[in-house]
Amino acid sequence: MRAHSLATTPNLKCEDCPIRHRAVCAKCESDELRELDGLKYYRTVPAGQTVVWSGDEMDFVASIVSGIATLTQTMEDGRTQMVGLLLPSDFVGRPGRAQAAYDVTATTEVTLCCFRKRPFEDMMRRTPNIGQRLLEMTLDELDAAREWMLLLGRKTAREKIATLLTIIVRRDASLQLMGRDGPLEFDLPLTREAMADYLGLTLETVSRQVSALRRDGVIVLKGKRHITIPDFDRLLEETGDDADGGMLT
Amino acid sequence: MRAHSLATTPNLKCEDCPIRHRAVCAKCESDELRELDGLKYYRTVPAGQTVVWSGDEMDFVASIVSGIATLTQTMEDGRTQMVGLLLPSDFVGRPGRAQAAYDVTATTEVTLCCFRKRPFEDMMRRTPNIGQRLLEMTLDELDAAREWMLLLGRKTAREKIATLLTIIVRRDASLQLMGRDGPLEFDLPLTREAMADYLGLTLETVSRQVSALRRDGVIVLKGKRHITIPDFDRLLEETGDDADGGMLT
DNA sequence: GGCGGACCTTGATCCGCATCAAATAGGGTT
DNA sequence: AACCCTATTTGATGCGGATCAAGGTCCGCC
Repeated sequence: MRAHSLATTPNLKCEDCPIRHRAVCAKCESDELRELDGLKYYRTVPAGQTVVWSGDEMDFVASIVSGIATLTQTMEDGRTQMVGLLLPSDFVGRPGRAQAAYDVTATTEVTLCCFRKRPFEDMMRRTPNIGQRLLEMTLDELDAAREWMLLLGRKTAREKIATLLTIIVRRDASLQLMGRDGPLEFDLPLTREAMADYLGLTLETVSRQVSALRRDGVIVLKGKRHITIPDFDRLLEETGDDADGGMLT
Repeated sequence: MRAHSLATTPNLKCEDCPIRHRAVCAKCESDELRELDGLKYYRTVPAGQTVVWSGDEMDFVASIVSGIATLTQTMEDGRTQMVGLLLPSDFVGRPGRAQAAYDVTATTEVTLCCFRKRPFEDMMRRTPNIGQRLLEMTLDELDAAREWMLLLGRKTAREKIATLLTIIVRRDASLQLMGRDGPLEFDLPLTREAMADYLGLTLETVSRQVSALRRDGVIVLKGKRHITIPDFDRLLEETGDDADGGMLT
C-alpha cells in the first residue's frame, strides 16, 4: 500500500484559510501570503492511509489544514511508538532534510497544504516571518515532546489515560470554545490501539484502564468513542500532574 | 540551596571559543560575533548545583561552553524524568518565555556563555543567522526527544542501558575523534541515579543491567564509571535499534 | 436478516521492573 | 589508619502491565 494518494483538492485562498493564524504562515504579511498562495497545493489523504513512510524521499513540506495525523516510529521487531499527534495548523516535514524521519499516517481524512521543499526553503530564506514562526512552533513541539517523556517514563497506565483525555479536551476547547462548567463531551479521535501506541501501553491495558475510569465515575462512555467528563477537576487529579496550573498550556 | 551561584568567569573571545562552530552563534559573521562579544558574560556553576529551577523567572539565555547539565521535570510526588542532556554548544532557555520550564542542573562543573534575554531577543530579531541556527538546533533536539520517546515507551531496561551507552560513545567520538577499530573507552558522566532518571528506570535496575552487560561481556568496567566497549557492533545489537544505519546521525 | 471483519472488552497467567532492605566499595578527611 | 558519606551492588519479594486467549459489539455488505 505504498501508493501515494495524489488526490488534489481545490485550494482555499490563504485569506480564508481556517489555520491562517496558527500555522507556519501566521506571521506573514499579505504580500507574503500572495506568494505562498502561488506555491501551495492542497492534497487530501483518506483516513487510515500513510502520507509518508520513514526513510522515504520527501520533496515537500506541509501544514495540516483539517483532520488528524500521527507521527510514529517503528522498531525492527514491530514495536511502535507514536511520537507526535498532528492537528490542524501543525507542520509536517523538515526544511533541510531530504528523507522523512517518521511514518506520517492520517487518522481521519486529512487535508494538507503542501509546498515543494525547494521553493519553500528559498522563500524561507527571504522571509524571516516564516522561519520565526516555525521556530516558535518547533519550540512548542519540543515542550510537548518533553512533557510526553515524563508521561512515558514515569506515569502509571491510569495516569497516562487521564493525561491523554485532558489533552484532547484542551485541544477541543481551544478550537471550539465550548460552554464551560457544563459537562465536557467529545469523541475520541483515536482507536484503542493508537492510544496504546501513543501512551507506551498495550491496547488491552488501555481498554482496561478506560473501563476502570468509567467504573470510578471519572468519565462516562456512550458507545466506544464518545466520552463525557462530568467533573474536569476530578479527571485532572487522575493525571498525577500538579493540581494547580503548574503545566504550561 | 536555591542560592544562585553568580561566579563570573573571564570571557573568552568568540573567535577562540571551543563551541564557536556548533553553538547558536555558528552562522554568525565576524561583525555579528563582535556584537555578541559585547553582550555576553560567562558564568561557572559547580558540579551538582542547580542553575535554574522550573518556574523561576529566567532573565537570560545561554550556551553551554563546557561541562554537562541536565533538564529534568518533577512530579508533585517526587517522581522525576530527565528530558534533556545538555552538552557543550547546547542552548539553554527559550527566547520569548519568561519562566524556566524545567530544572537545569550542572552534572559536572559547567561554564555558560550567557546573554540577558531582552538584548539577545533584540539581536535575534535583527540577525537572521541566529534564528536560523536556533531553528536547526531546536529541530535536532526535537528529533532527539522523539527518539527518546521510543526508548521510554517501548524499550526494555537492557536496551535502554545499551542505547544510552551508544549515545555517550557517539558524542565522545564526535568531539575527540578517537581511534576507530580499537576498543572504545570512556567515563560515564552520569551517576546511576541520573541514568535512571534519564531512562525511566530505578537506580537499582540500572545497576543490575549494567552488571548484566558486564557479565555478558558486552562492556568491561574499571571502577564504577570507566567503561570499555570491546565490540561496538555487539553493543549496537543490544540496543534493539535497526542494525544498519537506520538511525539519524 | 444473516455474515464477516474491525474494534473493543474481559479473564487468566506470567514476567520485568519496582520496592524494600542490606551489604559493600571508594574517596576524602582528620 | 580509622571514619564517614555517598555511590553502588546485590538479594528478596510484590505488583503493574504484558501476553495469551476468548468472547462481545457494532457496522457495512451481500
